[in-house]
Amino acid sequence: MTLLPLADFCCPPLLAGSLTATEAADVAVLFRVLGEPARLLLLSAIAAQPSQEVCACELVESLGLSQPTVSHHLKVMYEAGLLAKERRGNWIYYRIVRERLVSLGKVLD
Amino acid sequence: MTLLPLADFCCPPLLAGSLTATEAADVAVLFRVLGEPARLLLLSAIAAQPSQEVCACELVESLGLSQPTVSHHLKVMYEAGLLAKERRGNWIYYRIVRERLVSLGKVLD
DNA sequence: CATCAATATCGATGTGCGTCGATATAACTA
DNA sequence: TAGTTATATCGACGCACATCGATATTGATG
Repeated sequence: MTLLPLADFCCPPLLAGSLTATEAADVAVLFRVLGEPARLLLLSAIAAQPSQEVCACELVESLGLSQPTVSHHLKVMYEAGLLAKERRGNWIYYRIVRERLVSLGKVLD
Repeated sequence: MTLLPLADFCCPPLLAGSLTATEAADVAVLFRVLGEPARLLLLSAIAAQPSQEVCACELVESLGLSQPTVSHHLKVMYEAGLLAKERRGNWIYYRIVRERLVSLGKVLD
């Protein structure tokens, strides 16, 4: 469970034409995480909340996916550094790590 | 071989929290295309050229991949609207469709 | 037309992973 | 401790796809 450290994630823009094989592998991991409709919908559902965080149980209900599948996707995004989670009682609340998304977006500029 | 029309590709930012299932599917296709180290390196190699375009044969030599594999990746990116190609004699030159990359990047802002 | 070089397609193989039901773990409550 | 709910993990299945060698196609040139 090695997280990509946020501070270290900083690759040159793709259009700069100086990507190394290692950087390409790191960036590709993140793009592949986003290359799944279910995960994009989960991110959007979290962002749609005024509190900017959502209990996992609500996410299970909103999408048409089973609880294990939602849990799996949340874990993938958490380990990719795209989500943060916090336990409060029985519930676990997820929120988006915006800086992570934004820094990935800069690769495309 | 249905290209996503460039003019129609315009999804709300992920953080706006209003993504539909259809939009999620469309965006996910593009992210998945970018979720491959070989393809990112191909894009970077093209961007690295002063002329901003590269003959496919050069790309075969630069990466450690077979000619069919490189041809496959170029086709995937072409059909995703990320690359444009032009035949000149025996050679086919590929260039990056920058607007496509940039508009995808805006989804992450 | 025949030949050569560049590119694309085909068929096969192996792997990654999305999905689920079943089950385990964790936390609260009585 | 027992019971209930929320979440995570496990094992299995099926499909998508990256990769390659072999082959077809395309265009230029004698």
